[in-house]
Amino acid sequence: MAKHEKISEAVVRRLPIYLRYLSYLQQVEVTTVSSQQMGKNLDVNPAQIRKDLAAFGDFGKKGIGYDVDYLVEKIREILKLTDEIRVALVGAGHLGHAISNYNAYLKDNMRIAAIFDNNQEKQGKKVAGIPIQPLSELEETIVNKQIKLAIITVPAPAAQSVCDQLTQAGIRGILNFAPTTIRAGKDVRIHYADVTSNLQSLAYYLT
Amino acid sequence: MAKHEKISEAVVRRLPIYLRYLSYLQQVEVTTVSSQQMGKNLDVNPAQIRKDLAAFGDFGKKGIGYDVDYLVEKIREILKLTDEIRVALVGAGHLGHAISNYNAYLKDNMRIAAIFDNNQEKQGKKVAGIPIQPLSELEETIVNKQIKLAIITVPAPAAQSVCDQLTQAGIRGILNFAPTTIRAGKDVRIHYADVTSNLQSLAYYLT
DNA sequence: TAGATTGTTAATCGATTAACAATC
DNA sequence: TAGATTGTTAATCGATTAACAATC
Repeated sequence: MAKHEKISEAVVRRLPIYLRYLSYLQQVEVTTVSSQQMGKNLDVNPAQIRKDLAAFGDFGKKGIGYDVDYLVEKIREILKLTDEIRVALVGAGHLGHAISNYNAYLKDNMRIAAIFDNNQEKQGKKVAGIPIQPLSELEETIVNKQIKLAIITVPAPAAQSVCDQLTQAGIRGILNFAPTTIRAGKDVRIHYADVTSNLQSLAYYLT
Repeated sequence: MAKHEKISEAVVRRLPIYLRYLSYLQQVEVTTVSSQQMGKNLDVNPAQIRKDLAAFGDFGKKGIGYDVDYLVEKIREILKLTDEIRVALVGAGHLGHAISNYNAYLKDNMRIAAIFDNNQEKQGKKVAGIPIQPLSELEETIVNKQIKLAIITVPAPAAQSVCDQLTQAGIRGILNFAPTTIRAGKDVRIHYADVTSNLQSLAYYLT
């Protein structure tokens, strides 16, 4: 923030990795860390870490390293995790259930605030305490609850339509588990997390 | 294969995306496709697609484009999807269950061939027809069943230990859903798919 | 033939790494 | 002070894109 360079997607993908390690250091009550130590533990070049962080401000002390608490605070600011971010989940199948129950991102100010599914039998039922709503209520709910991000766990053929409805409702970041490419305007960020593509590219490296 | 350039990870990550689109074209009985058409649908630069494919051989016809069936076959060869690839899943929690039941990669010659979990109550029970085994049987099973890839869906604190056991058993590709960095030798490929990091980096782009 | 599209080279762009002065 | 480590510049490396001859 202190500086105004263009931040590449690669940097933004590393920041949560740094944050995770730093949170771990807080747990084990380590108060200071060097880029070298971080790099060794995360398999990232130390110069890379210093450069990534320096793009947002001078967070370290020469000769000393980084204060863990301070750096955690700063990275959380950069990633906008200071206020709670509410997330919508679309698709209450096996995967949707698993993600809803998965408590890992209840930490760090992220919370699934609404779940949608068009299967009539599911509607009204609760997952992890959150009622499943029909997609007809998607836009209103997203606006009212100030939901900012969405996770798509519907089958591939439905993914594009869901994406359209989400962006229509103002969502600007989507994590897509459906095994299909979806398209949206340039102001919408889409990350892919589908298992098939991931496994297939791993297969390439076999022998 | 026809050529012997170093293939970057970026290319290998795009090949499954191409394959998925080409499979779709097969379904709708389109027999020929140009790099332009592919690029438009997948949000990839057409020159990029041509360069990616040309690194493995001359698959296209000037003035015509690519034969869909032929290109599918070639990409499957490149990704080593011609023979069945067996996958182990470690961690039979919600997420493990969801992935096991998810049939998407039963297609394309991928199959979950074994499931491991150290929870005694789960052992012997079946998920999607596959019995849950204790981790003590991991190495033997992986060797016997010629399992080549693994998916980690255990809690973060257990992930590194599981990774060590997997690599010890000969696994060379791991898809890690646990929200932690894991380390292995350079001959082991690790892809990350954890929800938390993905959502956190999306948060950066919010206004 | 004329139009289309590949494969490939060259140009551009961006990301990573090495090196080191500044300084705690 | 001496040792350590940052922030930053310059060098390197790699990936993307534009352009076009070859050719179907």
